[in-house]
Amino acid sequence: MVRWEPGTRDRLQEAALELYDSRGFEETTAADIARAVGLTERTFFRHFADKREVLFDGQEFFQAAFVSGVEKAPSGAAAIEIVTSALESAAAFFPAERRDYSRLRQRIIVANPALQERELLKMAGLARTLAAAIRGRGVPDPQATLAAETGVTVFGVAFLAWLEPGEERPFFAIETAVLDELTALTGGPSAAAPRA
Amino acid sequence: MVRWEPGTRDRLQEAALELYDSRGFEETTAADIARAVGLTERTFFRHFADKREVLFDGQEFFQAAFVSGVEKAPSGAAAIEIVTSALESAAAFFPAERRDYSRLRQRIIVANPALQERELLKMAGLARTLAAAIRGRGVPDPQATLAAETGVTVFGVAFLAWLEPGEERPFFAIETAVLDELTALTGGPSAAAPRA
DNA sequence: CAAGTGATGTCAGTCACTGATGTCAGCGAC
DNA sequence: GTCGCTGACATCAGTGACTGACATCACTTG
Repeated sequence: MVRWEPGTRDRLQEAALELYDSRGFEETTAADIARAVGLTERTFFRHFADKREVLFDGQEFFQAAFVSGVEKAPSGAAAIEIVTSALESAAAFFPAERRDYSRLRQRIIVANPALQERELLKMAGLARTLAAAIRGRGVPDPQATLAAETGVTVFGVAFLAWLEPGEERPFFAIETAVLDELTALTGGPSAAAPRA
Repeated sequence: MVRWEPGTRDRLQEAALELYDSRGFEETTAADIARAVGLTERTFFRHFADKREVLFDGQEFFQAAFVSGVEKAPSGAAAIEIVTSALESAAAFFPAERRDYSRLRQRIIVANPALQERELLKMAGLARTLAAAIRGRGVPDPQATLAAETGVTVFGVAFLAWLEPGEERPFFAIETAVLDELTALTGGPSAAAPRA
């Protein structure tokens, strides 16, 4: 018999999600969450930097997926192709099985501005990381930054569409469609139906 | 002789800016700011919802500038032209005289993640407002949202460039150049040198 | 001049978060 | 085996952001 149940962090996370959803984020205290899994408030804060962070765990892997996509792009690829490769790589994070969880998480975040702030900060961090990776592929600024920001925008729009009820396309298909809309907007050629 | 000095809000704002810059945001308490202008902490919170908000006052006017730009675009204008018009309108908010103030404010924000979060939330709000205005001009989603997000991205990149030491171009000139880089990125025609 | 009104002060309270210190089961060194 | 260390946790005290309730008081308005 071990002294502590394993997976403390996961249990805290699960309890937090449940409470944030049922009771509301602001109406849930850190002590509530800790108590729900038989721990103290202090222990909660040993596992998570703050009350919001519990919803944003594992972002490193998420960012890493984008970066690995950048690295997988063929050498000599244009910035937009590098971004597409990153988006494809990131899409692996969102298989159909994950939609219900993503919807729950999204519902919680949308219901609270403080959580939206944190989400936006994470996305901004992703954009910075992505821009650095793109620069690493030889694309200079400001193109690298613009490509990264555009990629994150496309991801965000695609993500919301993916959560939409009735939406059945896989994540990358949505991303591609959104990217296509975007290039059309700025007068570029369609990726789906390239010029003859 | 009046009971209260006028411009309380402005004096609080000025004192906050000064303290955030010299001492640091986290090292400055709300009570410090209030005391600096001879008021109490409670009064500070009657004027500003929280410690961060003091740096983000007057955003309504800023957003309104974007929206008025959208409305000023000629009827039948393409989404990208509407965005350009919005960017032009917003540029009026950043005359050369304002650069030093903007640099100070930017320095404070960059030094603290919590402030960056708030800034990002404001920009996200701007994007939502802008998207709504663009939809009002007959552009459907997802194009309207993408156009708005793109506009905000261009604004952000241009803003940072504008603050750069040695940069002498007026704001709108920078915005145009950035937008041009972006359209080039997605394979579109150059705005500066349109196709023949 | 009585009855507001609005900007402020005062006070008490909650909660997020932090630092210091104590506890104790398991684990390897010897 | 037990000694000493370590890691995950508890306990406690403290700071500071914010909030609600209520009092004050110069000035305004009928």
